[in-house]
Amino acid sequence: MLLRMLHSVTRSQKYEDGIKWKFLEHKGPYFPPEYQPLPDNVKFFYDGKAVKLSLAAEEVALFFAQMLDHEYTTKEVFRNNFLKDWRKEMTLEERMLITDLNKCDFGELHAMHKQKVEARKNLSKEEKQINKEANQKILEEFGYCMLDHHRERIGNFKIEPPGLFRGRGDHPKQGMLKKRIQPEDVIINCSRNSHIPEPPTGHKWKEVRHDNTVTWLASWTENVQGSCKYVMLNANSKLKGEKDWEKYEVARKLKSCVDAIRSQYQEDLKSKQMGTRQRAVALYFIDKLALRAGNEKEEGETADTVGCCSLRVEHITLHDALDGETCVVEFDFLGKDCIRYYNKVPVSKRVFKNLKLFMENKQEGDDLFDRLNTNMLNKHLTSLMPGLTAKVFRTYNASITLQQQLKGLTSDNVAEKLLSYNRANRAVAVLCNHQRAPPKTFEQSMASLQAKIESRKEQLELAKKELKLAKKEAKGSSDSKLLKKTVQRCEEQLLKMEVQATDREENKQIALSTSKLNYLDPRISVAWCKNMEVPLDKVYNKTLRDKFAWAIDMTEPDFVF
DNA sequence: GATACTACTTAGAATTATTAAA
DNA sequence: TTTAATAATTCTAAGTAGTATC
Repeated sequence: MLLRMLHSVTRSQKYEDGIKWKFLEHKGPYFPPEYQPLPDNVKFFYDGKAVKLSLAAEEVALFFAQMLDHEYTTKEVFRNNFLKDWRKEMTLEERMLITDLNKCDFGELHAMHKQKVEARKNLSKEEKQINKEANQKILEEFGYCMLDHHRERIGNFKIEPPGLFRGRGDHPKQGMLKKRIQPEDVIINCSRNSHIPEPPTGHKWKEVRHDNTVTWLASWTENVQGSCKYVMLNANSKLKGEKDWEKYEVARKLKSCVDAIRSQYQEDLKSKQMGTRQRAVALYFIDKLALRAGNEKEEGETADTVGCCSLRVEHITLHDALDGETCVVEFDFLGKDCIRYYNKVPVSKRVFKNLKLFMENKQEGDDLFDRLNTNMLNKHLTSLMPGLTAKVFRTYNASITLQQQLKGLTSDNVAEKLLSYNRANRAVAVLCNHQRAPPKTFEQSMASLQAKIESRKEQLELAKKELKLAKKEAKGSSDSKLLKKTVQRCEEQLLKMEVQATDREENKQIALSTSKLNYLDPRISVAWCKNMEVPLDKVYNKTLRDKFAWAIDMTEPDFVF
């Protein structure tokens, strides 16, 4: 694998163009269990009266009941969408009766669900072991496929169970019913000469095809957004690994021509063509601020989020002067997953002047870059460097930032080294705007760590005093030697905890995992660990070590991104 | 060149497993 | 041994970007 990779620096395909495999065999996806009807003693009430629902309506009612503790169920849009879709599952009679969600009492259903969760938690060790083994068996049977003589782990071999759609942010479709997928909805993709997967008894597949220009094993169309879902390989598979490696090689190639590209867009800021100037400013944002490309989206189908090319005039505010700086652009918009991007950035006079011009005679709702879209931008980028698209800048800037931040760090303590690594990782996460909701128990866990630090400090003081005393009495006695060790151990533990506290505080709202998993060339981290004599598993968990096996194999300590 | 469709990567939340503390 | 905290893993939504179709 390594040799083949080295031989084809940017094209890892071992087959002719577009062919992804020669042989693919699998068991098909695993379907979730059938709906289990409610026991007779658990009742749904409408307008104070018990109502026995039909099976289909009951199942959907339970989806809602299970979510009652969630904020979603308080939202107007969610409730309306739910009621509308729920009524579609009802019998005529039920539909006549149930018209107002506020008159629905899901209390007993909700209680039953909570009880079930609790019961599962309280299962005995043996029972849990039995469940575990059963899951293992399912994984063994459905979780793997044969792809070109290799047994590969499948990423998502389980069909998504039915439920209520949970969009992010203000999603217009939140609360809609996500329907149960039947084998009749599923397309199977595999080799003609493989053992074709059997559909569950009494069912047929929608289609069995043999398309080796794609990597998916099965697909179905999801009913809420009408988009396609795929069963694909796990990240640790050869196919995914090669693609990942290729991604980082393209980003490294950008490193060698980024200076030229930057000069070019600086030059383009002066262009007579409005379109060219817009492209230049957009590229400047993408490069400097690591913004996403920003494809257009269908209005009203999803939450209102934007990326670079889809920014609207209301998303930026121009300040001739702000906080002692001139030409400041204030960004405030919702990006992917409705994560807010807020930033105040001083820019060059030329960029600023262009932005003012782009905003002229426009009103709220108008595109900032009205002469530009992601397609045009990427066409331009690909002409500057093969394989270059907007998202490569994120990969490049993330990885180069990590490498720079890690340079010249010195410490002999592993905990301190790890803090430095996490800080470098954090710089990248900030750049890419990878945020998370602060953990629910954050304040509490911070306080308990602080308390531990205090008690350890006291312990250390005490140990120090005792040592002093012991030294006075008899130099070099076994007693004082022992105490010396205690003091040392205390100091180490204290340092470790203090470092941990700093790390955690700084990490409150920042998610490190996304950049680690998707943006940072793993060879930088592997080489750093080797150079700094930090065990790799301090930085990468099992999943990451698996995913980045290719990098762990090939990286020498002198690797430079 | 608009736009619909397809295939794939990237994303944070939710769930589950593991470890540490009580 | 039990419980609570933390870490790992799973889940699936939401992006990017290429191609097909008009």
